[in-house]
Amino acid sequence: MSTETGEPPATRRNTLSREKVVAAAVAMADASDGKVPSTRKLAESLGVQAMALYHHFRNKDALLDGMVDFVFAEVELPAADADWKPAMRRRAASMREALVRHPWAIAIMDSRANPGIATLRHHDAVIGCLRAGGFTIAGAAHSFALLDSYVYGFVIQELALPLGSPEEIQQSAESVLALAPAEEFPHLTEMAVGHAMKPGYDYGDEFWTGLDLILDGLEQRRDTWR
Amino acid sequence: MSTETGEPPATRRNTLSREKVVAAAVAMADASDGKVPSTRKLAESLGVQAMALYHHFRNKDALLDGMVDFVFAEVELPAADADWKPAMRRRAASMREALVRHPWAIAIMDSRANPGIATLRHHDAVIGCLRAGGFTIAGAAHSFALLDSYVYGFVIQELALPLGSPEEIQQSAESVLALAPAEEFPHLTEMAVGHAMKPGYDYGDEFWTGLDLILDGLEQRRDTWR
DNA sequence: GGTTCTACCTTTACACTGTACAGTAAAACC
DNA sequence: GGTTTTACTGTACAGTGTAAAGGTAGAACC
Repeated sequence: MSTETGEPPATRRNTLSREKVVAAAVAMADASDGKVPSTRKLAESLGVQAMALYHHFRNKDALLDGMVDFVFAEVELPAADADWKPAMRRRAASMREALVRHPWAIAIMDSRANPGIATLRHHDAVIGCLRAGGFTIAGAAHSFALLDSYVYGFVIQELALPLGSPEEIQQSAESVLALAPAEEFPHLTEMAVGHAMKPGYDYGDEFWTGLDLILDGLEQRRDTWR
Repeated sequence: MSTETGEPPATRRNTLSREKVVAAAVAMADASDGKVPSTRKLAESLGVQAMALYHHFRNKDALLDGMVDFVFAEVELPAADADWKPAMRRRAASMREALVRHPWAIAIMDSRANPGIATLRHHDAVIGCLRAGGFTIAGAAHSFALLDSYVYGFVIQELALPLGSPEEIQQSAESVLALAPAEEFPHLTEMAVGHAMKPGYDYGDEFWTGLDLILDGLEQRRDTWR
């Protein structure tokens, strides 16, 4: 009680910290393309034994909580006095970018019920921007749920797509179509051949179509939500 | 080549099959509330050694593919001649129900690039219904991407919520608010206290608000998409 | 400056995971 | 009836998260 606690001593050489561990875990997960590192691999990259991590995290789930919060910290916050519609558009785009940049994050999020500070700050800013934009509490809740659902769901689908060179994509599309005879799945075939496999098509572009539809809908309903 | 292959022999007592294994895995995952069973536990429940599974699946990922397809098989298909708007509404609701009934499915889906037959059949029916409803190919692609993103994303958020009795929910909300002082997160506090924690509030109801907004938006744009 | 304390890290161990590899018994086929 | 195939068992191994206990260097106190 004599001095401030909670601060790391910072005198000992090479001391670990929650932040350093999370940052290293994020870096490794990004590098290994979507797989969260094991405790041993992570510890090794920090020059430490595996069990050392457990002095900073109750268990691995706590580490994952920290990693999710790290991602939220990268998302651009909407200013409270900004025009709500472009602000929400930018924020959704920024959220999508962060989730695509860290493809492991979405898979981890659905089991995490302990939001971190960056997550709370992010939610607060979004709600604040909507409230300042004229939405009622209920309206802001509707909007937030809808926008976030869309972004999360879009990223899930985007990440599930076969990634790689155009040839690889072409090949994977063909292998699916081979399993799916055109007679049995006529509409799927039509869309694949006549639309999605056309040169220049990019599923990522669908993001803006859906987002703008949602934003227009929110604008239309803003003043009807009590 | 002399007889039909692909059929199980069915003469040997207690013979396994892809379908039986998948059904058992789904049942166990549902029972253990969200955790996919290990190969050993699954094998034990089938009265067999763990390695026996590998005669029916190349590896565990193939099993997961099968489980996802099992879930898709439970989703109500839209009839091709149905009115597209109520049909899409019912299909989205049915999809959500299936994903909530099998909470492990969403977490598994994002890494699965090998759709099964039920999945393809489902996609084909949805696209077919939209096309019959007057959407262009591009319009159907927009609609499909948007609706699916919404359903997936909504379910992710729904499942991440603390589940349990009202008291447990109340307690978990309070623990979050304790971490988040009202001065620092005013809008979050306002929404939690003045909206989400009010008796009778159910996050699940937000599903319909967002879904109807999207469906109305699709209707408005249907004839503008080329 | 010496003692005590304690925050941080190591060591060892255990139960559990997916799966490679080799073996075996029964069924299917000629 | 002998050969081949199919469906399964047994054993083994590298890797996982983490409990328990032990060690040690620096901080705190006198």
